[in-house]
Amino acid sequence: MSISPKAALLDEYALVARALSAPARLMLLEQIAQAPRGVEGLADKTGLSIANASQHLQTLRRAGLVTSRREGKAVIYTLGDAKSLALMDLLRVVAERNLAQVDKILRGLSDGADAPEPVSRDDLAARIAEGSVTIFDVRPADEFALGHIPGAQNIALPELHLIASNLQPGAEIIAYCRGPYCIYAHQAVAALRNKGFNARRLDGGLPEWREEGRQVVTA
Amino acid sequence: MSISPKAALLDEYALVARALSAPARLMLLEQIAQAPRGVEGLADKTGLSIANASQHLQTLRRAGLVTSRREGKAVIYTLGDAKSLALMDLLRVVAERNLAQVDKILRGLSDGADAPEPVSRDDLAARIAEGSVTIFDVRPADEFALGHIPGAQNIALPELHLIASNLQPGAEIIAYCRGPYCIYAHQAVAALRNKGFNARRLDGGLPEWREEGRQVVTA
DNA sequence: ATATCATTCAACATAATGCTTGAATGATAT
DNA sequence: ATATCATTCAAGCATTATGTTGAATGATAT
Repeated sequence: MSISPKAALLDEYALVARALSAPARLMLLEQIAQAPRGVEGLADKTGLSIANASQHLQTLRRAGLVTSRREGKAVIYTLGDAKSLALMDLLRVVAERNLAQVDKILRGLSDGADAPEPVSRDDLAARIAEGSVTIFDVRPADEFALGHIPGAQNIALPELHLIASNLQPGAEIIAYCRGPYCIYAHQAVAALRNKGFNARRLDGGLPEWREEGRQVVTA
Repeated sequence: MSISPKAALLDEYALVARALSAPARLMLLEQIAQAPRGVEGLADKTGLSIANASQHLQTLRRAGLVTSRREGKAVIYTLGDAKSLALMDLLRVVAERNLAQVDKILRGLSDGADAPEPVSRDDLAARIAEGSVTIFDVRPADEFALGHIPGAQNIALPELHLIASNLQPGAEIIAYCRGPYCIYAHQAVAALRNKGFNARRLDGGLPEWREEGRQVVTA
């Protein structure tokens, strides 16, 4: 080891950043943040081959962003710590603030509807306590089953119009999905607002909610 | 462009992470955070060739982490926004918490001395108001000249023992340098503590101090 | 206009990544 | 022990990143 301590430290920091520098690994992190899973489950969810997912997961593990443990035959990957989530979110914030391309894509998701500021998690918790809000969890059913916000209804985007017609026109709806990288909630809010409903997006998704120690319901 | 909006967003987030994934670019960011500079100055400071520095800087610019403006013949690079600093720091925090190698290097820097928790910037500001603290800025003189904390003395590590012998044994010393990636302050604190002084490190460096709107003195 | 200076571009060699395929490992069940 | 299952390893190929060199650009000064 002839390199200076400074260079050695920078190499380590760069290693963490590099782990976050492939879309496939960001997808894996997003999934692991929903709930710990084995390699096969993560490969299914992300559309990667099993060998490829395994290699990416090892890159994430070397960077300390995830940890793994064996459970019987399966190796279960879990988020390293809360700071991993914070890092993912900050990556999104910086990209949103500075990259025109991101802004363009996000505006495209809104499909002509205005996109109001997201609702804070504190606000949502207060509304839940009052019982004065309808919550839509727009993630796939299996992720909903592994944990969701109390009182949330699980509903897929294509079925949104079926449910929506049963709502009172003025009802306030708050939608959420996986977290910083998930676009379902954006799309759901746009669809509902285009139908005249008062829909807003929750800031962050289930992982951020859980991370703050708030109540999570498992099916 | 046939890729989904989700994939397009992940590509953008990955672009930001990728920009942070090379030690050379982390060095450049650290320097730019001290003070905006031109390409040649940054190349000198980091030991990169000019052409190479220019290319890395363009990578950082594409990721929105820095911005550039022309001033006469020179192109001056500046930190994109405060979140760039936050992202750099979070990268360090995640690496420190999860990578054994980082812990080992940092312990090595302490050279046998215990390394107390860093002093918060709020605490230092209070001490300055009281006038009850000695502050050492252990960065190179040119960076000190471009801005430093009020009352700080600029002192290079090799000269530390000369100054230190003039201090009262119980005096409290707070050292700082460039910021999250800088190791000079660690080394200065270790050297002073090994001589029996009550030295501690400031949390963060000059960029974080300035970013919070605190007073900065220019030579 | 010409010369000068700082920066960027283009082309190249070298090295590292990403993904695929098929074999090897490690734990469990028969 | 043998078979099975989930995961990891190893090899190979295409792609992309890094750093060097020398030429091209863009703004300024004479």
